[in-house]
Amino acid sequence: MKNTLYYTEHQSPLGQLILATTDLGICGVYFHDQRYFNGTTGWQKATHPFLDSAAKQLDEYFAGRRIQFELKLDLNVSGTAFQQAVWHALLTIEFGKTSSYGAQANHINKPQAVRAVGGAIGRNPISIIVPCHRVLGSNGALTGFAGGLDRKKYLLQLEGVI
Amino acid sequence: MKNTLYYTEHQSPLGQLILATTDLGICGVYFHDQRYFNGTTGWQKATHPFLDSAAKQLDEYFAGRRIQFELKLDLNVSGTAFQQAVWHALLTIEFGKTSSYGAQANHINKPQAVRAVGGAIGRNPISIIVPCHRVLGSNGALTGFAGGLDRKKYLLQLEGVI
DNA sequence: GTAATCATGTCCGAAAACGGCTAGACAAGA
DNA sequence: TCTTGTCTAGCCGTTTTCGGACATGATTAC
Repeated sequence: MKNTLYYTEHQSPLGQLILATTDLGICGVYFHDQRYFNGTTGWQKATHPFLDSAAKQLDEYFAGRRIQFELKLDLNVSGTAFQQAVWHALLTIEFGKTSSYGAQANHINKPQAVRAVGGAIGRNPISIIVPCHRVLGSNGALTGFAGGLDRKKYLLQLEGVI
Repeated sequence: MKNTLYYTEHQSPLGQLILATTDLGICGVYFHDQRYFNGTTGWQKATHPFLDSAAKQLDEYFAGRRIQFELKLDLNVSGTAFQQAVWHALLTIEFGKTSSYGAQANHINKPQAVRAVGGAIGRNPISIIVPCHRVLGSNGALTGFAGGLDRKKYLLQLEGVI
């Protein structure tokens, strides 16, 4: 019924990343020590074309040679319908731009569910590629990041926002 | 990870039964209208050697020509460790004999968990074959049955107990 | 300004309710 | 006495319910 999950580890300037994929597309990019990450139990450590592409594009991104990812994603592996809607909405924020939790709430037609949106963004399974780091408080404050605020700041600096 | 579940429907003197199996053994015998039965969603309607055997032996049982089932069972498909222990203990009650909830509680070394045992017995997934109908109150009263007390009485009469 | 209030989906822990029970105390009848 | 029946309090795993805590922000009230 469910597709097998393949994963690999990959080094980055922000520490070790865990990349995960199904046969449909990338389904996970986690900082090894981040919040809400439950480890790889039940997953299969293996090579996979999608994992190779992701690793390569992440390297380019960190080297400043890529401002957009061209990867198949599989966002339906985990999460409720609401969370998946939030995650999809994140994909519309471009490199170098930022958004706010309220704006993202409007984007999914639930302008009042601002806090819920915050919670969902925190559980984004595909860090960096699904750019949850581009969401700031309505006053521009760095409010939170499952991988730690330092990493969030680093990513925004890399994108020239801050 | 999880084995597929195959099922079929089968007529009996007590109404339609749903028989279910994995490749390890029979994992379900339900009265179509019984309590705690959640339907067959996610299961696969198919023929299977185990299902054939079960159907045949149930026919013989209802015809009075069988007092013991010879089937592979898979009791690990659902239920907590506690419940599975209770279900296993039921298998030691022979045709024509009865037991009490207290006796069954002793059997699993939890003499005080009498009520909990009652709850677990009520959720026995394999009616008739795992003989939960042979358990009576300590005073001999027919206390309850997920398929209805009438069916419990019928089965005990069939076994010559009452 | 600044503080209090309220709206929202999900997760997690604690607490309470709910059973296919039973031994024991007591009363009522034979 | 002995039997029978009705109550009570305690037992324990599971399920359900409930209350906060969150990566917020617009609106009110001083």
